[in-house]
Amino acid sequence: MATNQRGKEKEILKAATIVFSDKGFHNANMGEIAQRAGIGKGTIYEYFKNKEDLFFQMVDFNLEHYIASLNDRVQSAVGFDEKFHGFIDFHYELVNRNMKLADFLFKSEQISLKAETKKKVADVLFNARARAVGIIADILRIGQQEGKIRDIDREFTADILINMILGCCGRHATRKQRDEGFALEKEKLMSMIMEGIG
Amino acid sequence: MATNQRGKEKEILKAATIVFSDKGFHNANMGEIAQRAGIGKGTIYEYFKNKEDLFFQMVDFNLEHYIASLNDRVQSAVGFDEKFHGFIDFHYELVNRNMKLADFLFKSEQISLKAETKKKVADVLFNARARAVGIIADILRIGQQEGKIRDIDREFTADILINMILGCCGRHATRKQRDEGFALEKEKLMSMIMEGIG
Amino acid sequence: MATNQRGKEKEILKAATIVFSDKGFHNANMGEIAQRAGIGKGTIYEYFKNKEDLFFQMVDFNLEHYIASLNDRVQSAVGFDEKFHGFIDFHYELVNRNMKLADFLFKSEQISLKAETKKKVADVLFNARARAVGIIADILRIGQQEGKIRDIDREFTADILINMILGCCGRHATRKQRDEGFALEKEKLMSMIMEGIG
Amino acid sequence: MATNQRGKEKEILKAATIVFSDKGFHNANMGEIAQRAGIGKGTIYEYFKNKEDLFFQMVDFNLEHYIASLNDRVQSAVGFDEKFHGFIDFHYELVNRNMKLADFLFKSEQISLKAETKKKVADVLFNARARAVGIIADILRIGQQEGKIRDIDREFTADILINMILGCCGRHATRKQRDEGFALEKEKLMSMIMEGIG
DNA sequence: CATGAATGAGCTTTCATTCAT
DNA sequence: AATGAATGAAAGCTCATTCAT
Repeated sequence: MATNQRGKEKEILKAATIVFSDKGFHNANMGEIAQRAGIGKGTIYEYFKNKEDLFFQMVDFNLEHYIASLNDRVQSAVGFDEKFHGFIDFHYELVNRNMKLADFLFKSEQISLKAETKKKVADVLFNARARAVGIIADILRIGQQEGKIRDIDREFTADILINMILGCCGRHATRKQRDEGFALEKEKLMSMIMEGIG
Repeated sequence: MATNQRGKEKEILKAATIVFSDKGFHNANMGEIAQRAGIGKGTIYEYFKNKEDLFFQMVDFNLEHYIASLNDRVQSAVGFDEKFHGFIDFHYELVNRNMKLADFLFKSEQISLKAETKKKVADVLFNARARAVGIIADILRIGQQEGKIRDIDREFTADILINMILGCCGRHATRKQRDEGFALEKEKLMSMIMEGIG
Repeated sequence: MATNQRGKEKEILKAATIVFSDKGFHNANMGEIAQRAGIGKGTIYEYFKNKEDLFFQMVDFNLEHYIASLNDRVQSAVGFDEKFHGFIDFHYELVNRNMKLADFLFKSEQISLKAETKKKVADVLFNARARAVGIIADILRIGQQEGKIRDIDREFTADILINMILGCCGRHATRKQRDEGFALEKEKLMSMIMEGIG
Repeated sequence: MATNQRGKEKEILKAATIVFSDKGFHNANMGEIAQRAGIGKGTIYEYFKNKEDLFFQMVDFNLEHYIASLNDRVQSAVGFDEKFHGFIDFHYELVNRNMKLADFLFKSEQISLKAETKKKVADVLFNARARAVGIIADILRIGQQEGKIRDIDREFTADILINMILGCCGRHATRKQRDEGFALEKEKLMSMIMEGIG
């Protein structure tokens, strides 16, 4: 019944997630990741080819988790209103839970890595984003069926919404760090999304 | 004849802008910056305390320029429509002219630096953002006077709009890199902003 | 059924011979040797104390084989001429068959090892060499009995001859690598040995 | 009148010569070389690209010196006898002065390095050897003119002689290490070279 | 006996920073 | 004021060796 043969991969990925998002790629060091994972430095190299590979796998691991969780949340909601609010709440919660990680993940494309790794990271991000866009586009489709959303380009709108949400959550996080108020923000955001400014 | 006293400072800042935005903070190296500025490595340290200080000054220098240019553009336009379009066009052009720099600047808060420098960079970014928000809020006020904008929280809306624009420009840049079409994007964006999705 | 008890020892020695002569001591790695021997990495340590010990045993194993084969070849030949030619041919063939190994073996004294191992390797080489010298000295004695060799110090001459042969074979190998001609080399070598240059 | 601007190259090469010939390429470490040269570790990298480059330059440096010295010695001698003895004496002295280095240099082709470096080292050795062969061939020509050497292939003979000398000197060195007698060796060697064994 | 996952000492190399000139 | 040769801390990575299974 032996299950965790070579089972340290997840431990390492979790440790890497913490250290990378805390220190950034270049300031993170393999020793600290190993220490935090409770293993020897060399063990990391049994599971990952090198630091860049570990970084890429770590981004992939977390994005995979993000999309899966987001999907669960939206699937379990019923109707446009619930689904849309669920979608937005999910992101606020995500940022509240781990501001640094969320911000770091979505900006990991910026980090200067070898061309090959850079492409892999970019692809994985692009993919995750595309899936998130798909999820909102689907919500919008339901909204249209329910007559709550006007006839818009769903894909494009979904894309814009992702930007708004992530940007808004980022701001939210920054304000939280600065202890500024941000009450009622979500309501205003919803109103702006639904009715525009005109 | 005392004109270009400290003239080297600007040369260094320009060189730093190019190298940092191209390679990222940790992969940029002082030697290359010096070379590009046409001076000796040691000379940088006559003008800047260290690498982090140079980075901070460089971010400041560019954001200062960004705000000044944005302001010029909006001031020279007349009426809500012209000012608002000018505002959006300005950002699209910014990204088209130097995608890397724009992206880099607005995400420079991510870079892992010593706490002290990090705070200074964050402050400078926060400040620039606040000024940009002020500029849009002002545009919105004019829009309300002209009866083109409904009664909304101008500050909050301005904030959201910044996110949308920057996010949209970021996407625009990524698509450009990937050679995907993005025609008519601006029109759709405007329509969404003005009318919402409801 | 107890036949290939310690049968793995030989497999390991053969694998070690290939890997060490191909990569050199410091670039060879235990993992590859184990793999090539078709066993687990840890198993090597059941048979050999450590990498240096394996190296020493491997040198010993191959020199033992070298001397035994050389002896067979010379014993099976009759008379000075046949024996002497046999001796020389044997070395040319040795180098042709496995240039790298031959070269590597005779220069293994160079490799930087711990003092203790170094001494053991040096002794084993010294010994093999002494036995080879003994074999030629014996051939020379027969040559003198047949009146074909003048009255020389057999031991000393044997020693010089070994140098000539090995050096010549080394050159032969290098030329072969460089695809240069080396025809008639053996004839000239024999003539020089027999008649000198005066 | 500043002369030794960036003048540490030679110091480093000398330190590298000692350390590499003492420990071998793979056991030598950059720190010790720096220490022995009386400089900081990083300074080596101001003068040499990397460890392999340093090794190559060090081999080149010493072979260049070897050929130049050998040439001087032979040029300053008059007539076949003096030149030939000078040639042989030179090598005995070389080995007596620095046995390890001599042995190491001529076997440096063995060391496992990256293909590119390996080729460069091999070329430099090949070249030095060719020049040494040229020097002896020239001595032999003089011997023929003086009627002291019979009509032989000078190039080939020179090649064999190099092997004999180097091999003999190597043996000489080993015996010295082992404190065995080696008196009169040179005389016997000369006799064998001139008259052969027939 | 046999294994291979785990380890950490030890290596090369980079580069911000200093300082004598 | 300007320089760039010199420095050494710090980091990624390899691999012989161990030991629990």
